[in-house]
Amino acid sequence: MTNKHKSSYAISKQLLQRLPLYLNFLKNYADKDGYVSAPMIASAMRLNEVQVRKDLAAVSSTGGKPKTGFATEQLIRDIEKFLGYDNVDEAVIAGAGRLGSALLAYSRFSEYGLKILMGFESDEKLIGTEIAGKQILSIDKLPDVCKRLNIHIGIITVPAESAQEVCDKMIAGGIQAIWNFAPIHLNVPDHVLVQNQDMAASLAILSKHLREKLEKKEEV
Amino acid sequence: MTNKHKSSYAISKQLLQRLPLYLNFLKNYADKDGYVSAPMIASAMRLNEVQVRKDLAAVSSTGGKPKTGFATEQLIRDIEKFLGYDNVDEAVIAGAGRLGSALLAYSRFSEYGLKILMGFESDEKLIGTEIAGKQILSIDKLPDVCKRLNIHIGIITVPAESAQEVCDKMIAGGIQAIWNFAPIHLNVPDHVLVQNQDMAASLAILSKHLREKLEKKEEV
DNA sequence: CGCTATATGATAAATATTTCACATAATAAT
DNA sequence: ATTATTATGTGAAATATTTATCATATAGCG
Repeated sequence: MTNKHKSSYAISKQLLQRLPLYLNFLKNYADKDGYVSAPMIASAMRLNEVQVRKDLAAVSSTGGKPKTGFATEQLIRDIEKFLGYDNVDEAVIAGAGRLGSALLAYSRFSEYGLKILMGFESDEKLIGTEIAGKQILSIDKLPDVCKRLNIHIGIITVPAESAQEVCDKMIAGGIQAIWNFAPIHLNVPDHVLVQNQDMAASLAILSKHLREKLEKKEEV
Repeated sequence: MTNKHKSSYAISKQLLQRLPLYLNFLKNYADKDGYVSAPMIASAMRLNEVQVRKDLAAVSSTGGKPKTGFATEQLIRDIEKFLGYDNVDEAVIAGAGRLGSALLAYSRFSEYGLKILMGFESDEKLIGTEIAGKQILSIDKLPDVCKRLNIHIGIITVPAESAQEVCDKMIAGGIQAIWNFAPIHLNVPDHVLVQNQDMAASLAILSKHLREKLEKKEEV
């Protein structure tokens, strides 16, 4: 057995980012005779074969069989378990604009063990309404509600101007991890985790990569 | 001068991901007397001081002044230039559901040198309508339109089931880079760049980090 | 039943990225 | 002016991550 002390190993961030991709691939892997091999996955996903093998070794509970590979279904379960998709985590959203609504309505979160319970807004017209069956409450209630329900994940989809203010409210409510869509740097105490998700920046990175690739082509 | 051969240096992906964060920070940096220093940024953003210094050195056209730092406005311009926010790139979206609409309406893309021209849909009810002033056309027209307008960035916000099909249409239309929100692995030829953006997975990663942190706290 | 092809798992090498440590430059205060 | 302080920039060390190599195992086939 390879992974006795799994939890004490440091899991690299990159691995963590690859695992969902494996999961997507495996779930849509059609010609499954029940097994997949690392070289197989590697070539389909254009990754290094050894890397895939190591990644799988890090999460697989059973290991693979030489010449055969890994049992697909088991592997999917192992990755899901590893990523904690079996624990349900509860989250709230601040900001019920277009992006906030999209996230509130995004049903796939549940597959990942995540449940967005409700939204918070400052816009009077939205308070009291429902989006995708989820209540929209006044932003002022955020700290109390989070505290009472013991929610520790917050999603910020408000405009940059009010993001810090909302962030402070979340922290007051005991939120421990924030997924921040506002294009602004948030100041938080040490114990709070922030993951930034600036959409515009992500797209910009893509276009930057593209431009580089085109330039390289010209050079040759 | 430090960066004579800037363009021939390999820019690390991590740097590319940090630059937009610097930009956000700098743009909202209030008590600007006109200058910022690397140690300053580092402590505010909780990064290593040397890393910030190296990052800035890689993009700054003028360099910094000892004891003073970098001219804030110039630095902002340098980062924007470096990221290509001055070149306008055009893109299209396939899928005008909630997420697609949110992106179509997201005005900040323009600040990043990105322009989303229109959306494509298969849903008859949406075809012919406008979202945020942008036309929604039939998905069947995608290849032609892209080819004719010479657009090379495509954004996929359709359900996983139809993502590959849409992807193929984009490739047929000469799209070179794809920003994929569908939770599925896309098969593309070598020359096409795919950046995956599985929202659910991103949030899952956040919650995984959080759980690890909580576990570590328990161990101690 | 042995041979071949292919996959795993592990150790080692190569890369990439981050951090440290120090030499140098410029500001501000005595 | 001289000195203390603080920032830059850079080469070297330390880490982290990816890739290469190889020994071992097993399924399938003659």
